[in-house]
Amino acid sequence: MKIGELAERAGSRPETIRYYERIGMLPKPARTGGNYRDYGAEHVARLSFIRQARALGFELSDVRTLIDLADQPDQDCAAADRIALGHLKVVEAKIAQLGALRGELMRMIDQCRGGQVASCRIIESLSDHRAP
Amino acid sequence: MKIGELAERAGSRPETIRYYERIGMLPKPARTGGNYRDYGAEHVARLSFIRQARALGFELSDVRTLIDLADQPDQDCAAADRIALGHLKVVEAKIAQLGALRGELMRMIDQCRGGQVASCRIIESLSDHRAP
DNA sequence: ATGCACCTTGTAGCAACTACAGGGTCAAGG
DNA sequence: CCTTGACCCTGTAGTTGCTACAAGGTGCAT
Repeated sequence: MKIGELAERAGSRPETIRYYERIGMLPKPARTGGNYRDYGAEHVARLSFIRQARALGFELSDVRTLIDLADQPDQDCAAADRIALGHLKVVEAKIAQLGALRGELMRMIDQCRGGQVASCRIIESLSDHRAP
Repeated sequence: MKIGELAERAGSRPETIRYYERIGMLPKPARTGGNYRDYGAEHVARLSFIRQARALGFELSDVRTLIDLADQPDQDCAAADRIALGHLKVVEAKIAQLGALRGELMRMIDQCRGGQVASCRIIESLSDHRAP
């Protein structure tokens, strides 16, 4: 199949696929007579794997490791576990940080009762934070 | 003061300050005889404002608007309110998305009982998601 | 034969910095 | 007086994960 079809099947786009090939995330496919990339089912599988991992927020370097693992079915899966756990920690830290942020934003917005910028608590919060 | 001191006082770094100057977020300061940047208190205030807004997750384009607002104290602060509210929405959406992600990751990790990659649920989840 | 959708390569752009390389300035110590 | 070291200068390239062209080639239908 051509790159457009692969893109559609794996939920991606031709540009992204060429990008993945360039950085070595996807193997170089065969070419047709007209120099078109020619993909098979294994490419769909691999690209779907990548997209799925990316959707879960894994970085490409992690995805690379996970792919290498998936390609060696006899190995211990502790490494995959480690990566997933590490990523979970990152996600949880982000959630905590965003929660705090949300609190600060809500406080800021709540205190803004309209009026002029000179008395705006939003602007003030931003200005005063380091001199309370 | 020199760039290093400004950086320290505002919780930033010289490289970032020069970057902000280049993109017009910070006014160009005076120069000393030796061509060093020479900053004053107003630069500390503005840079602190920027860093604080960035720490709250505002994009630089938002920060630019907020600065313009802060520089016009007679205006209505509705614009600041709009920006903050819009940002709050973004933050809340991110929190929701990360929460879902966290759930999926935990499920994945929980199902992994060690063993070999061939039977690893983490790898499987990534592979199978589009063909359940 | 001609239009159109798709493909090719290569390059540049996005955000928001960060990290050099290759030089200049300045105060202090020997 | 000279050197050492900490700081500063400019300019450019790298980071992450794509996305968006430009300029051209292919293949199929009309």
